[in-house]
Amino acid sequence: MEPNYDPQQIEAKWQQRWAEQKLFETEADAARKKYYVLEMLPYPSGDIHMGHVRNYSIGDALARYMRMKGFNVLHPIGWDAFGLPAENAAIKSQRHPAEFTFAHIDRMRAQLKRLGFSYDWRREFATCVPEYYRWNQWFFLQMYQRGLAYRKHSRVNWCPKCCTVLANEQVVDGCCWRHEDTPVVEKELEQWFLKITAYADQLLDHMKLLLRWPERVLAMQQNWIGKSFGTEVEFTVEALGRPLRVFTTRVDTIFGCTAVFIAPEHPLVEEIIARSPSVEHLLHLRSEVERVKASAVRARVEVNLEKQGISTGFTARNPYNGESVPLWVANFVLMEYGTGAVMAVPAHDQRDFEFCTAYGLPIRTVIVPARKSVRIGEMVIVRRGTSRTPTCDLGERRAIIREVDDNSYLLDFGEDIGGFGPDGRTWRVNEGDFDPIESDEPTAPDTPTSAYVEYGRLIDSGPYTGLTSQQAIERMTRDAEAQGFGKGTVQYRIKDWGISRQRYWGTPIPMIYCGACGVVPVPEKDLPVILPPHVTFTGTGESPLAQVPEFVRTTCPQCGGPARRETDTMDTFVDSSWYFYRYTDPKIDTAPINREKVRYWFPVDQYIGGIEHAILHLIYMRFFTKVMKDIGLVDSPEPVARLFTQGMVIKDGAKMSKSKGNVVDPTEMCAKYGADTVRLYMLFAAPPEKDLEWSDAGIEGASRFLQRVYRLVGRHAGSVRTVTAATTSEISDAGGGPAGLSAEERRLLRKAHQSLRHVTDDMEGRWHFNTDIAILMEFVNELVEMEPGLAAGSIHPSVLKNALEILVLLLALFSPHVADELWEALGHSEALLEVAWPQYDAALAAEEELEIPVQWNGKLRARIRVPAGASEDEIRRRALAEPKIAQALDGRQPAKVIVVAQKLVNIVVK
RNA sequence: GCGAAAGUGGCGGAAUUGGCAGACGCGCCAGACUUAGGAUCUGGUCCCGUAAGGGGUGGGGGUUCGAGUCCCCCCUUUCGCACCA
Repeated sequence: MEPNYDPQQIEAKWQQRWAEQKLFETEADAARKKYYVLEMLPYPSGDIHMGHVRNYSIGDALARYMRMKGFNVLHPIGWDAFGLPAENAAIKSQRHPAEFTFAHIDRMRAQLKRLGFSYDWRREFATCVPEYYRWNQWFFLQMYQRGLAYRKHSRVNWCPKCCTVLANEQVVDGCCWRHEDTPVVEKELEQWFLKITAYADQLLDHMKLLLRWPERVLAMQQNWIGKSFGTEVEFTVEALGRPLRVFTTRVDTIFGCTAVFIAPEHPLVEEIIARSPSVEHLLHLRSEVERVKASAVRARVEVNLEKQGISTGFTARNPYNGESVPLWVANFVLMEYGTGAVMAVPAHDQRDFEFCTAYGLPIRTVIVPARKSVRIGEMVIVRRGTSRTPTCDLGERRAIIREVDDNSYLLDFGEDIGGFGPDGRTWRVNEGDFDPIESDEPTAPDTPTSAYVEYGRLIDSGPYTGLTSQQAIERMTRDAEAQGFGKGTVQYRIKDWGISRQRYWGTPIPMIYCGACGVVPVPEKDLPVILPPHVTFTGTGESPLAQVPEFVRTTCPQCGGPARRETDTMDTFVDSSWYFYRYTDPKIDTAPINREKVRYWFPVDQYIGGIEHAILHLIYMRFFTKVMKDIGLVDSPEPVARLFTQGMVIKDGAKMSKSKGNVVDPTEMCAKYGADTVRLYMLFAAPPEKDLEWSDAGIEGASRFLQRVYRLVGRHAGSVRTVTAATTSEISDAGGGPAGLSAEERRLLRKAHQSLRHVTDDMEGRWHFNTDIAILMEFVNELVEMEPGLAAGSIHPSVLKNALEILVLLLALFSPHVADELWEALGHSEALLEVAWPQYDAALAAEEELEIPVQWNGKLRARIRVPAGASEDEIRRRALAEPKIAQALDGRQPAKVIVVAQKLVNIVVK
């Protein structure tokens, strides 16, 4: 009678034993190689969901593998415990957010423990305790001292449902990132900002250090930072005598500028209205500008809103050609990007084109396609005076293109032209220094129907006519700088991080407002500024802290006079921007982090989490690290060496969520199948970086597999448990190598070592756990198939034990409880986590005989079996002798026979 | 529009460097054991064809002895950014 697989009993037993043995506890140890596995810390929402299980199952497989490989592994977990949901629940039930938060943490901790992840629980902490958040305040003060935290009155994004401000990163499609159907409104508020823009260049530059981050994440961050090079050009508003700076990336098109557009919020707009020639005109202008402004606000929520504008009646002078062009207010111009003013070049910008067409403004073409593309070997005409260094008048000559790279070409003149080229007759020139012989004379199209936005060659552009766009941009920017009406500049899309939240459940911003001294930071010795426990939640949009007089009323640290505290709290993304440093010494109370421990454990070797944090968390975290490096707290500018972003867990085509009602509860699944099955299924159903579609039938399959393994090992444990397993080297040495074993034994060990090889290689490389588990299934299938041979005694128990041990050991990465149970059944007393990961034996894994497909003109026609070491000649002979082939050949000679060693034969016949 | 990823059986997915397309699992079909089976075990399962054989990895071209894989063009889907000047 076979014992039944009882995951509940097995898992409880091993979880208890692991805890008793303190198996997951680690300490820094300079003598050992370290490995830091980090999974994104969960928000205590109340229940662990399948996305967490997937995340942590991946991390745990890696942590266990690295442990068995002999690394000193740090594998911590904690709680991102401040935040809105707890506060919203508190408003509803009139209980304290801390109550919810800690109850949720207790519950989720139990759920995580039920899943058996190998966390060092001693390092657990929640970010909502003063021992942690005082350091948020400390960081804030450090940044304030360095001018990296500042207060500014500004237009901010406000979510009416959250009743608080949102950072730019928290606005998704014009809506709140938590409430995807709630449009964000704009509000004017005094807010605290962190100067992430000061690190924009570093954030961009250091991406080159992030070699093992997914391309996708880097692309998204690069996009978000949005660095663009351009030129600032100073126009003059003539009647006002006022300078008006515009930003452009295409100064080469400026001779085609037929208007200047400014944003409705531009400071000049007020002045323009005030200087209107008549009251009537003033009123008209004012109402029109308001209308445009209103449409602009909507445009930021809706995409592709109609372009609207109003002529101001004023003109602006273009410093390049002295021309006066009309000045318009336009709804699509953003005050917060560039200078809030743009030059309108309708011929070469699609938005300008649409606007100018709608309002009847002139369109002037100044860029034409440079020419048709040239190819190596083509004949071209080089223009008189073309030169690179050194200067030389080439006159008009014919040349052949020899080489092409980015923008330069190697021309061959076929004769010596003065010894400047590499061999006296070749010359390297820029694009635009020559014309292809057949190229048409560049001319402007008669009536353009859309803007020509590509680079090209300039026409009708005064002294710059004839240059290519690239050349013109460079030269025109230089000229503007020389003459003082412009300069080359860099623009970023990223904005400073607004961290003020008009909410209770967060870190109080440690600032004091004094009537006499102004804004005064809380002295470091007075930290932490404690969140007062008793507050009334109004949900009205003012910070609840403002309603607590004993919190607000304080004395000024500078003058001792009466003062009030800042009542806003910090964005919770501050909490998660440095928590991973804290795990190395979570209780330290003299500094935010323990530098020595950080030096040992950092960088995080592997960070694992959802792609949804590609911009938010992962950019804030990088920013914090850079500030910490500048403060001298850490050595490296980047905290995470390798990032892995797992896919989402999907059910019925949509991400699992309470609102969609398609949630599968991991805890229920644990009760039904056991944690080992849930974890195994999470890793088996899809490769970890792809989305995973939940299937009830699928998890049944995973459960059946574990039962099958359990029964299989159980059937043989009795007969091998007292036997000493043959070691791999003993097996290799037996009778002078694998040859000393029976064919059945060799077959068994081959499969075992092939499986070991596959899983080892995969853990070191691709992380396709789904294929690892498939290999384990094949291994089990093969073992079951071989059972008659076992009964017949053709496999020595010590060999069988070796194979079973490899099976159980591999399983330990994915389903650790049942693996330990079976390991024990095989006669061991230690947990598998303490067993060294074995090296596979290439000789044992090698196939003895190969089945080689024989193709006939690329189509499979036959198969031959040959010994693994067969020579090409032998394989060719065997293939040609194969009856089907010989028959098809019918005495003819094949045109060609291709033999790929170990792989295939292809017989080519005409 | 820009950037990234992806498109393979009824389904999830395999095929690491160009070399047997569909591993493994789910589902389905048949059988065994059973009073019974939603348990377990055995066999089958890309399509057309009785067969020999032929077709087949979103579509179209190309390179190659040989293409899911490489190149060119196109289509579709997902994700991120987006009147960013």
